[in-house]
Amino acid sequence: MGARATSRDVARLAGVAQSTVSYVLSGKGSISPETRQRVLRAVKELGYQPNLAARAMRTRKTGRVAVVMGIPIYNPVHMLAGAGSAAEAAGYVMEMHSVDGNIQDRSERILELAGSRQYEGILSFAPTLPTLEQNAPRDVSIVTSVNFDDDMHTAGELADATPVEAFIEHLAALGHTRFLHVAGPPHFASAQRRNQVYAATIERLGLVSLGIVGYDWTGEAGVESIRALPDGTPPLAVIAANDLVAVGVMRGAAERGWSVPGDISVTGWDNYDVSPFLFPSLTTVDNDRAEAGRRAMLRLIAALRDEPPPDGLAPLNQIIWRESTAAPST
Amino acid sequence: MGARATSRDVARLAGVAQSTVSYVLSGKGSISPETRQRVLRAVKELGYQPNLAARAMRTRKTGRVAVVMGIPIYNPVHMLAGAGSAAEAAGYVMEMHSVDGNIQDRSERILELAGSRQYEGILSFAPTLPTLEQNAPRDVSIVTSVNFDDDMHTAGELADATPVEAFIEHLAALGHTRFLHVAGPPHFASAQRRNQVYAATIERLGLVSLGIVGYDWTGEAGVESIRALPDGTPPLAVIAANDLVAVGVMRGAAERGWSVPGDISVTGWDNYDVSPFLFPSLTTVDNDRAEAGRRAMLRLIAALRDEPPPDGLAPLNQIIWRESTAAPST
DNA sequence: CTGAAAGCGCTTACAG
DNA sequence: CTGAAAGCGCTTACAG
Repeated sequence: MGARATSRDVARLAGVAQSTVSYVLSGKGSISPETRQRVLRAVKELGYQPNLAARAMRTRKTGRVAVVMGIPIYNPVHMLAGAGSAAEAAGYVMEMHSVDGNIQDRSERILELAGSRQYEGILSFAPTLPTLEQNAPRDVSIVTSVNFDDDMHTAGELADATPVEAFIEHLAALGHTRFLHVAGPPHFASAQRRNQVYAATIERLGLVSLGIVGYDWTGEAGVESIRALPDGTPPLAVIAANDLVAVGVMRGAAERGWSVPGDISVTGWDNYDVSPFLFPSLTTVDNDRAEAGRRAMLRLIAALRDEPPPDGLAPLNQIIWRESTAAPST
Repeated sequence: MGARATSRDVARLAGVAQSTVSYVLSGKGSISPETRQRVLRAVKELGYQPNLAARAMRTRKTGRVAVVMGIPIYNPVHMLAGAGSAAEAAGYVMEMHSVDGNIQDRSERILELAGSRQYEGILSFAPTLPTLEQNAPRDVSIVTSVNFDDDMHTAGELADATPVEAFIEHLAALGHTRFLHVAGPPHFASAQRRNQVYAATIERLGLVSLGIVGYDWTGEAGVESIRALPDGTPPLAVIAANDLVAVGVMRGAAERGWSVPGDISVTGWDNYDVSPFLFPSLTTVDNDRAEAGRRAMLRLIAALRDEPPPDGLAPLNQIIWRESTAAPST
């Protein structure tokens, strides 16, 4: 493939002015059907594709948005794919940036990206400083979507954490009275909300909470939280922050000779691909990550267009009951 | 923040020609130290950042590379981050595209991306058609890196699959004589190589293989491969394609009342974040995904610069022995 | 309905 | 050592 065809080449071949080509392609202006046909034929014949850099320069719109990822909690590829296809559908190209470090670092990096003017908007899938948006250039939109759950926030207050309530209600109906919550890091809004819902539901149903512990999205947090329990604690139901934590809880139980679900019921979150195959398989919350990514991107796109954010969306979370939850054995 | 400063604004403030600003910034031409100082001061004062679209148009270099992901096997974020930072270090911006569908679809999409001329190079982390590179525009480099393991291929023949050999040797030394390989899909070069190394090592050591089965990277493949075994099969050692398959194998064993590692030893691949917390914890292969991503990107960058690909790199795979492997109990 | 022309913000020969 | 000028490939008033 030699030199690439330009709109000028197309115009020459079609026997029209170069501006006519532009009008045909943009659908603006008023071009006669015959001229339009000739131009389109020439476009096809030359395999013409417009030079986006030139267009960007002229229109002062880059047509690009950036997505910023922090340390990943769980496989975000589906989320990225969802965000990417939403961006594409809206006529944007999506670029991904991975940013290590803490909130401060990440926020600075986002500001840098905003300053580069390569992007019309930036979507962050990791927590950012609350002051971020004020410091950004006014013509760059920044939307922070801490994680999947936070998208839910836009769909309705606390919709996100309702599975925690459902978990507890169901387990209580099975006969559980004693609960433990191994929570996620508090600077994740989703973790905080689950935490709140946990406490509120325990209180509302008059159940016993053995505590809220962990505050980390790791397997260690799960193991340690069980190791720290006094002998003879079971029966017990553990609401774990996610499936990784839940696996740690199950291991902690096994180490102490406590059976799951006989002695301890365990719930996770995220429906890891291994979770259906664990023994016992893990009760968890499945979330439609692709849709969550799509919605986050739609939120950014709405901001770019000065439209109100999409609202009234159906929840993306669905509880999947599996073998790790059952009535207490005694 | 109002209108953005251009090089012309900088020139005006510094009292020089606009071209001088360009020379100072590019380091080309010969500019006196005083003039350079004045320009740099003006740059800083105005917060000037060059318009990349304009530069791209003028230089006919976009400074962009694309990464294409297929259906993810396991969390590729670290790999993407590694690739991204390598790209950045080489002066490129990396863009990510997720592509669903089969090899055919993916290859077409890559060709489309190449045709868009938005990218100087494209790196695919999923299998592509062998004919792909011939059909691509000659000025766009395309590098396919099926997955982490394939990067190893560039680092030395079969370096990738050597852990399979090490697994088998170690297990044989522990007293295992009967093996089963639950393999990955054959169109993944990495799966194919492990398969070959498995067969060759079994043969070389005079061991017994109960078969090569599965050919899928799923938990079901693991469960089914154990369900299909005749009663009384153990003791046995299973080399699973990855940790997800291995978890399926462990579940299959549990369903049949076979203990791990007493009756069946199991090895995985990828060191999932849950793997250290399984009960028993899973012996597996840890790979430095960030480095693998970096190397894949370096391969693309070398291709862009018409340099030979980097060579002689240390292996990225490391076996982690855990509880799922032991001497057969009888 | 169509064309000639300006200009987006750069880089880079070229002339001085 | 520095500046005036052309041109990358588009879009969009503007004139006809």
